[in-house]
Amino acid sequence: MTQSGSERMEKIVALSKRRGFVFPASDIYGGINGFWDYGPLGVQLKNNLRDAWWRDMVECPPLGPDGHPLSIVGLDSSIIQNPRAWEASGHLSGFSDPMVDCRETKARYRADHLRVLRSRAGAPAALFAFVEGEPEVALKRARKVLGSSKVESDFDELALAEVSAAERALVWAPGAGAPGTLTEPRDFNLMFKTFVGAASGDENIAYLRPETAQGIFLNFKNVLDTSRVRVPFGIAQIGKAFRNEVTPRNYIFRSREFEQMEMEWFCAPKEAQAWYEFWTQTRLAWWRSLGVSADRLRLRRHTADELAHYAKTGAGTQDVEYRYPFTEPGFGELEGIAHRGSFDLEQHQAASKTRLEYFDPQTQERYVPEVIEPASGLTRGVLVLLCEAYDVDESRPSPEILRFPPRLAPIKAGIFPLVAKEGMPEIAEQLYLALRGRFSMQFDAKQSIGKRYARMDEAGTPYCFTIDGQTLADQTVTVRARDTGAQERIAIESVAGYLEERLAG
RNA sequence: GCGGGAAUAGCUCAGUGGUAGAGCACAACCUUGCCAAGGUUGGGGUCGCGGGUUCGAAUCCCGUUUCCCGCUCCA
Repeated sequence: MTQSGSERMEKIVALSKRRGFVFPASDIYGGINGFWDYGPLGVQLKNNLRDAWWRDMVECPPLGPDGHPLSIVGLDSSIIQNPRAWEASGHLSGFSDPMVDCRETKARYRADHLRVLRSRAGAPAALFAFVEGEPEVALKRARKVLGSSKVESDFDELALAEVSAAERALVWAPGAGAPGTLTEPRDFNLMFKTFVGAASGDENIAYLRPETAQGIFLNFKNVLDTSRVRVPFGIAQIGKAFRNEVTPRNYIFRSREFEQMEMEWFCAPKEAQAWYEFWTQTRLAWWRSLGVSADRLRLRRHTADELAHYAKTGAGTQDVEYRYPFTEPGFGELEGIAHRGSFDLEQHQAASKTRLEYFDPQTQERYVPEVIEPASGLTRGVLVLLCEAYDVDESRPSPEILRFPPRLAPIKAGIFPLVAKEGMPEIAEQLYLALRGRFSMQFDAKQSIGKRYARMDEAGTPYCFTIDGQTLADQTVTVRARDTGAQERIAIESVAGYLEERLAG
């Protein structure tokens, strides 16, 4: 059966809600745009992905080009930091630049760059906006509207901000054919503001972090001084970040509260380029190792004009992209590997007046390390796992299946009695009790076996162990594989080993 | 932020001014012998929210929120 991307996406969203992976946040109050809650299965899936990243990055980091394990340590920094950190990082700049749009011409202006000519005669007054330094544009328009005899002294000039709300609708935007096409000034900074302490004055303003990376840079010196790490090394962090996106869209792809898995790799400037390539390949390989199909993954190098402000001085950014159902046939970002150069440490060094240099005892060189940053969205990863796992097999009685890799599946196994009699439920429960501390499992004795298998298919549970009549005779159970529906018999005491073997790696 | 569409039970939807419905799902019991079988019973909806018109609004009008599509934006 062929399906369009958006049809497929709708099915995935519906299944996710039906089975408790993802709910709209504040659902009972009508939701809130750009926020999502992760249900019982969703949080398990998200935690499993998070744990896989942490294990493969921090606890068991990849081998470097020299065949030795890389040195990477973990961190969990605060969501709210001293606001000066965001000033230094460049995230705050543009904060005082509210923008207005013209609905007709689609032009966008900095509100503080727009001025207005306001007619002295006439009620209501006529107002004509112009970009600072170009009053003749407004005057020309004014003569067309009010008559060619008008001269500049017939008008007062004032800033757009001084125009009252009532008169705003009377403003002719530059090049517009009718008044009232300008939108209210809008703040274009994407950082969420809040207040620290009970008083909510300007001096108490703080920001929710728009990326976890800065917390790592702020702790660079602390980690260097206390952890016996030597350049090159990495600091990894997983946590929430917040961006007040203009348009949250595409399910959990772009949300206003999301979770990042970021690692800042500090290295010598002359080695940065090689590490950039290393991490690009390593990160792409990691997503493949989770079972994400190669033909739905690709690397894409950012063009010069789309580089983030912090990546301008580096040697570029590459994205690991995934072909989401809603981007088909195109791709969308999953992870960015940015060459940040020494931008962040230099900025914080200058602003905080704290030395953030590294002295290399081998080469006797002193330098500010350069940074390679593989930064991926954990919640985007969850989306990829859902999209990748979703499959429809019309030949099965329960056509929808989530084919998660066993390592990431929210529930690893179902343990069922074939029927609820002759002691089968008791044996099944014993097996469940014996294994439940080691694996995430579900025991279910209700309803028909087919229904229970079907539910497990939709939850993405890779295996089901079923106690049947033969178990009573020879202590064997059937294993039913989610992906094929095929069954085999194994001894009841080898169930744990069977699972362990298939969940490794 | 702009334009278009949508919102009724967990899901898919029916219901054009007069007592809120169906199928599936969910729960309990019975049944069961390997893939959403069947039977009985049950829980669940101030029809997104707020206002207006009306004797009476899920239904008509206005506003608003959320979601989808296309722009715009995207650190």
